[in-house]
Amino acid sequence: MTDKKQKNRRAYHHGNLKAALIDVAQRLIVERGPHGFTLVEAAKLAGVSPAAPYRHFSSREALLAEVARSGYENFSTRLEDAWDGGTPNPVTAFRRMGDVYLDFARYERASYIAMFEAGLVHNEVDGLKSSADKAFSVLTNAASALGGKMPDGTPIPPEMLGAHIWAMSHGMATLFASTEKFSDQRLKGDMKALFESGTAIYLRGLGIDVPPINDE
Amino acid sequence: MTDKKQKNRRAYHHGNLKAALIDVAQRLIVERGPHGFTLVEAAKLAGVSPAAPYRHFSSREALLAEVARSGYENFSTRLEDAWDGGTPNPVTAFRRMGDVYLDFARYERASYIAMFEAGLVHNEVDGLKSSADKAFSVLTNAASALGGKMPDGTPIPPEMLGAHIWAMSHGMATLFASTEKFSDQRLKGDMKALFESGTAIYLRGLGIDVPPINDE
DNA sequence: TGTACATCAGTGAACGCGCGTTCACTGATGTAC
DNA sequence: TGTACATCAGTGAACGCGCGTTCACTGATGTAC
Repeated sequence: MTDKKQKNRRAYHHGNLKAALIDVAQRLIVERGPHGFTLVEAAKLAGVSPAAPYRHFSSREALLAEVARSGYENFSTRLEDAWDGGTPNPVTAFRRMGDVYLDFARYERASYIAMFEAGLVHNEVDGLKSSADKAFSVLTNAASALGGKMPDGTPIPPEMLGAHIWAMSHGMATLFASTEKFSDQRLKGDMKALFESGTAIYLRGLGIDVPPINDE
Repeated sequence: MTDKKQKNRRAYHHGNLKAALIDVAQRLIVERGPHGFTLVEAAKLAGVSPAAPYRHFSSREALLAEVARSGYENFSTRLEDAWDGGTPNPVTAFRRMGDVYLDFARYERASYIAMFEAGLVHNEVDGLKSSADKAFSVLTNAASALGGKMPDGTPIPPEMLGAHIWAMSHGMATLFASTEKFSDQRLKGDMKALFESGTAIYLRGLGIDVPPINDE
């Protein structure tokens, strides 16, 4: 109620078109993919003429890039919050990050798609690469606190640990999230278990002791 | 020479249009992405009119699907060959498979993209799902021979091991293969090392002994 | 408080474009006698 | 071997479509006096 009122107060001319467009674009990106998404359709769904978006975005790609950029920012913040300084201990905090990662991939699909599957050239879009790097650095910081040793006994470089875990997470999110690509029953819908087991095994391989999960 | 002659012998009317189209499509898929690829352009590059492809493919999507399907078949065969019955021992054979995986993702990019990033609904395309399943089953068979134990001491289900490893491989191939998405220097161009270390750590976490690599 | 004007977020019509696909056709190849 | 015909892989012109983007415009909002 109060929220609506506040929205309407800003909605003099026609509304918060910019925010509305981003919102609608996210819906379209999920439904039609990053390439099926259309400025014209987004405008229509937002209830404005096809020319209106150009007041807020210089091009179709600029809107897509904004979804990605704000996605990375949001992503970084959530990961950072989940990590929470590594409390009460790095392994527990790291697991929290994993949960957040999977939730983000599942529930912020539009952002996730724009970030990782839209083929945006990060170098060419203002602020995109720095936002992406920021997200990765949250991971490497956590990895740094985790420690762990390579099979040969040397400490693992944090960015390598980060890359391994991120790759596994991303692979799961894209390969098995849609139930349709492969037939195996046992993997379906059980992303969390798949991820928990994968990371637990991996961390154990680093010599990090991973206690069994005590689910609430 | 002899190859060319044999090609020409089949090339009565205008050529092996079907094969030529697939070839050209693969080039376009790599260059423009699975959605940027165009039947009209493929026809032009193959030197035929835009209507000609319809003698061989019922639609644009059918051509894309054929690239994916034959990609899976090729992929399965290569993985199977690399596994080679698990000789001389499962760990060595498994590593060979990893190499083949990465090479496929790198050098058969068009197939890889069509298979995993084109958004083809595998259920809806004839033979696509079964080809995909076949590839995954090669992995799970290998996983089965590898064995290994979960952190809680129970044997790991082979399809879980397969999913972990596939996810990590796929994640690396899509996340870090293009040097551009993230800045970290140490990961660039070193996919093989990244993959070797990731899998070695993971397998060690399963209690499988992984000797250091003796590169030739 | 009232008026004149600047600003700014929209409109709606139009554009050029390239796409996927269809169609009636043509001409080369393969086959029956 | 020669002829008549069927087949089949192409042509090229055309279609309808929806897209991204531009343009001159309009009308509501914000501001100076």
